[in-house]
Amino acid sequence: MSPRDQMRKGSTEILILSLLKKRSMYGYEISQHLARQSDGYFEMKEGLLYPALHRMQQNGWLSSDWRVVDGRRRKYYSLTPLGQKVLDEQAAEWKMFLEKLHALLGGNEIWAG
Amino acid sequence: MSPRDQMRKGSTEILILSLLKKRSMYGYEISQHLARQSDGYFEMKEGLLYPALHRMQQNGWLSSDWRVVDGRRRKYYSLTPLGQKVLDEQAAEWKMFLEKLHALLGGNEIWAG
DNA sequence: ACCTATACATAAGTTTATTAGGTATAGAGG
DNA sequence: CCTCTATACCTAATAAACTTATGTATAGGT
Repeated sequence: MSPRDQMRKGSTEILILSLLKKRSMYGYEISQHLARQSDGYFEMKEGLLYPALHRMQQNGWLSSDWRVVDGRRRKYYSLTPLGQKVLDEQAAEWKMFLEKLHALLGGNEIWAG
Repeated sequence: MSPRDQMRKGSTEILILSLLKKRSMYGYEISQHLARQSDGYFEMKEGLLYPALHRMQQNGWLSSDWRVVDGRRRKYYSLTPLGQKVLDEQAAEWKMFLEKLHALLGGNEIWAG
């Protein structure tokens, strides 16, 4: 329904990586978790989430294993050591980005308050 | 050369709008200003900048006028009242986004320091 | 028997960004 | 005069990410 704001594009990977740092999760769980924890703000559609998970696994950032829990078949994803490293890098990049953005736009009263 | 980080992708419009809030600028000036003020961090390529300016003018966020300064022909862009409004909205959305992101990921020591 | 929630997945289309060009002029240095 | 660099605009082809719209399957409730 409501299209993602432009800025939310680009946050997909770090959101997934960050959640998986805490514990292994499966796709549906990730999307529910994101939506609930952010009061519906982060709604990651399946058409974005699943391809992203596949891509990240392809990159070697994630590993996956099928489990059956409560009679339900789920594909759990976990961070690989490389995924850990990528998370740290992406977090550093986010920090840099926010600093640079703030330095540039900080003069605008927009960012006050 | 160096590809933009994923996260920098959604910042195009607010960067342009914020610069133009202070004063009218022309395309080349915007790109130089961004690069210099951020120590080369924000390098907005012409292939992104000019179509963005055209799109934003099409949307009614910007107006433009040609001027000749120092014997050089330049197309100056200015914020329209609608552009002002859009800037305020986008700034509010950015604030919300950063709050939500921080709330979700803040538990990770990644964001500390 | 039907409906909803859970759970995975992909294909088609849109938007945005990158790459790689093209045109034109001013000014500096040979 | 010629060439090179910086200035200054622009667009077309490609790539990447996101949205929308489906499709499949099963568990559990009514």
